[in-house]
Amino acid sequence: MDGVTVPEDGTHWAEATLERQRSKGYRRSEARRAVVEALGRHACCLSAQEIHDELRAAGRSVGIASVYRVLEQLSRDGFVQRVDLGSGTTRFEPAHAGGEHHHHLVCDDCGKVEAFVDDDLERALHKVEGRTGYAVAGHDVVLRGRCESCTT
Amino acid sequence: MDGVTVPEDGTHWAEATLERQRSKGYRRSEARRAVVEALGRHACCLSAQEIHDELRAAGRSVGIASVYRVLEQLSRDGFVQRVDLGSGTTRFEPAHAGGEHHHHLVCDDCGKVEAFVDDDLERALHKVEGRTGYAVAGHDVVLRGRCESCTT
DNA sequence: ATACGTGCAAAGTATTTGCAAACGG
DNA sequence: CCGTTTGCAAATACTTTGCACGTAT
Repeated sequence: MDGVTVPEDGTHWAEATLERQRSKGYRRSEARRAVVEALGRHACCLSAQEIHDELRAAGRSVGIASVYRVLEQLSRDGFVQRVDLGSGTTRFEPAHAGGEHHHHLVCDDCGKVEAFVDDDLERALHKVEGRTGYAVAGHDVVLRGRCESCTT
Repeated sequence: MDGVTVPEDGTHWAEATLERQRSKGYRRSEARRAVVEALGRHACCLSAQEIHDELRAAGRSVGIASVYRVLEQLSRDGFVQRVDLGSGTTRFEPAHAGGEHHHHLVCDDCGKVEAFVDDDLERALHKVEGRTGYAVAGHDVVLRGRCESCTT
């Protein structure tokens, strides 16, 4: 499957996001910076708990409530994308405004999550969106199955 | 958008499902029958709570725990499809084995859910699934936006 | 100073599980 | 009768909220 999301992009996204949040009137805060940077550091979607754990491990502990609060703001303002893989836990990932738009592939067995990109799929989605009558704001695609290691 | 799922189909699906469950060694039980019939009666996905409420209103009350248990069995055996629309509540709908495979369109504003069918989209998905290396068991597509009434 | 942001603990949801009683075969 | 299924209540998991305190502006 295609590789997705370079760490460099992540750093850039994090800086840009913090900057834009600031100009939206939010204050400069340590918790927000920590959460945004954690998101930027990862290739794929993270849960609130994972972010919380990662920060704690790095000695930049942030209360889980604040993690949720920051994620809520980021998602409301379109900086992060909520991703629901059907596990009962919501995950979050940077919304790379530019283009770079991916979907997810989940192993039902080991829970591994991968990202993939496919232009034909995007085209097909776009076409459907046109004939719905809705003002479609976004879409999510999840492929579920068994990964190579788990098939063996 | 295309119409989807006829009630008639639902009745048929309910009967067939109960029958197949029986031959799988499950007993004939009032709770299972009630849940399966409720699912069959609806065009689109229902939450456990909605099923529970509907049954209670119809005087065929079934404990919420049993509703979840039945749904779990049905989903494990492939008779129903779990649908996650990102609201934090899992929904369930009959899996029409034959073909009739649809996806969902959700209004972010009023919460309305519609189903749609699109062959090009299915084709594109199929192609992607082929090149993943996974044994893909299924896929979910959710389009989010604002419906016609909410746009006005 | 003042309003915004934070952590903690308590409150909410959605879903699962333990268990004794009810029931189907 | 015996093992399955049920309903209830308690337990869990995830997320949100109320509140007193800290901090950026």
